[in-house]
Amino acid sequence: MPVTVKQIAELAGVSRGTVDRALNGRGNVRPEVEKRILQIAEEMGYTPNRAGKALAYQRKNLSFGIVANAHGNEFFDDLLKGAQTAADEYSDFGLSLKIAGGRRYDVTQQLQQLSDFQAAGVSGIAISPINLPEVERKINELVAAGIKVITVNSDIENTGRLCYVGCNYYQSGITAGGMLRLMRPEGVRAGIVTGSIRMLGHNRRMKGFSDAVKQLPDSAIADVCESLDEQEVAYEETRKMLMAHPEINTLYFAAAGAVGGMQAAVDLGLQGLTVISCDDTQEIRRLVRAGLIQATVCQEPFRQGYRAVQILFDAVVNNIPPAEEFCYMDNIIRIQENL
Amino acid sequence: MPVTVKQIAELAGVSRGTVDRALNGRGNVRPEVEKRILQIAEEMGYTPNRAGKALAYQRKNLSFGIVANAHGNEFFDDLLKGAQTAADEYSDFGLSLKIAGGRRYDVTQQLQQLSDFQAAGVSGIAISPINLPEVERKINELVAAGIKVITVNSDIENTGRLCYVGCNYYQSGITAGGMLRLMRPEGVRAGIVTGSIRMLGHNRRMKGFSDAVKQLPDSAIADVCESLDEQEVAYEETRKMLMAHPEINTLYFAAAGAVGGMQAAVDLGLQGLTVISCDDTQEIRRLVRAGLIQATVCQEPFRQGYRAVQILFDAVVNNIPPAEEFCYMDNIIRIQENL
DNA sequence: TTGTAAGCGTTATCAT
DNA sequence: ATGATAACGCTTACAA
Repeated sequence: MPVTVKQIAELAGVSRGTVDRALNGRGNVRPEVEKRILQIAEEMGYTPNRAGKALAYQRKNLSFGIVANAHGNEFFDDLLKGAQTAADEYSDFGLSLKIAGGRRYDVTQQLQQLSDFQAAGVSGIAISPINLPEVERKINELVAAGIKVITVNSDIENTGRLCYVGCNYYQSGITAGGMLRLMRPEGVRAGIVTGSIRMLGHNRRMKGFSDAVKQLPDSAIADVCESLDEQEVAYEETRKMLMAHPEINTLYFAAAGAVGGMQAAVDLGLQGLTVISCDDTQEIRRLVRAGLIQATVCQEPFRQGYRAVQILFDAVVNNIPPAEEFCYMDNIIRIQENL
Repeated sequence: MPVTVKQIAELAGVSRGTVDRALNGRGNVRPEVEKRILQIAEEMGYTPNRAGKALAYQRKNLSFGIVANAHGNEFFDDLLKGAQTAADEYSDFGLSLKIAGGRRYDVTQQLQQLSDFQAAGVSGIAISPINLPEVERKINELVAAGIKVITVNSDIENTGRLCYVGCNYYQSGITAGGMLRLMRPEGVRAGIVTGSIRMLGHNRRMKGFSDAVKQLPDSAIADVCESLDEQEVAYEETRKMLMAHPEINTLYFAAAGAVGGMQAAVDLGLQGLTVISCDDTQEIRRLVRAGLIQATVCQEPFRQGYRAVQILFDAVVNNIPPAEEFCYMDNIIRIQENL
């Protein structure tokens, strides 16, 4: 049978209130008493009962905020669904999840959302941060105010964020390269379509991909272009790249843009291209089913949101910090047959 | 704010006890009162509070049993780890998990274990059943006695088991074939090493694989042999098969046996074989790293155990039956780069 | 500094 | 058939 506060209290010859104060460092306990209580708890292997805690927490107003600036984006919708699912599993603690969506890459908006969350009294925040000093500072301000912050999907340095939950971008690129190792043994001439060279994640993917391709016999990166996550731009840039490099036999989409890019390839009448993309949005699925994309490397957006809330909860409610600073999702290879 | 029994009681003008009886069909409630209570609960969208329930459940002696006859088997160890993890997450309900391991394919043992669980008063059982009529009957007996039963990893027909949680074997085979579509465009001559033709799962995998290979241009299944899940047998049978069919350019391991089988291929000095296996045990990982296996299709054993316990819990405690009769795990493709 | 008691939501027992 | 009450483990406001 698990140990309870009551039992510890009896053994220590004090009241449950005192035990509670000692165990949770609320102060107002004589040091020697505190020491004794902690020791007993330790010896008996005390772990708080989740249900008791939950019931007591209902009178607080526990809430987390999540900042994912990309409304309507299928990827972030999945991530938010995961976060909401986890939050629902803690509903007996009275936990509510506040969601901040809105335009992407809008720093003013993001800073405002963070301030709003703080004003609303959230205890934890998960954010997909814009990688700028202002955001860095704001996050540190929140952390200093006692709010637990973690990053999801994108990371940001020099902050007191507890951990990063998201894609292992480098390995994602490596994995894409690995598929080419298996599919293009005669050698790879790769064209890369990235999102933006200003995006850390995209760059890490490219680095992983390049490193992997360099290992392959008779292989090289032919060229790189940017889609800026827009299909029209992807179309034009991919078209230019393919025309300038007729030796390209492989395309790697390190971000959004596969729809536009593949349209360019089709319009140019190119056959036999090997194409690897990232993620599995509806549009990507369609291209995989159509046989235009051979494989796509996915990053479990649902689980990212789910884990983010779980980790916040453990940190805030159970005072258990994340096991690792980088909580990476699996890089899932999907082909037509297991889409 | 969520609705509570207390609120419903006030609205219905009865006591909490009566509401409890009505909501949980415990009888001894005047039909008209019961109807009124149920209606109010429905209207207000009542869902029981998990924490309250947990606290109350602590006085019962809730337990589940899991029958996975394969002690020391890495795959089943992962599955059990998943089951235990889920059970721990319900520890505030006082849930304990009883594990029955032991020898594989021993019907007498399995029947005994089921009886023992019943005698011990478990409310739910997850079992990886031996596919025989005796087991079928025993399961139906347990179900008739009010015990919720689900199957994990292997299924059995004609029983009242709530659902099956495990690998989608057919799709696993299809996915393996899909990898060949990408890796062997010039045509496949496949040798299949299955476990036993008496194992349903292995057969489904083979069927999926064959169906996929038949779709490929200039491709065929050259031969099939059985490893009986033993490396020595796998060595001999694979060796015979490879010698009898020099045209084989591809091996598919639909079950255990890759270590022995690949040793045979190495000893025969065969080069350039494309090899696909299932699962990711240590030994498989080693072979993938060594470049002898190009890809392995995995079935998330941890999650199988985890989901199994979750589903049992929902059925037993929340009276929520599984959403689907077949709860399939993902078929995860692993190659050297994302192992 | 420490103890007491009430409260969170559900369930079970006992009395009516 | 129904109501009252206590119990589960934890937190906290208040009293001592």
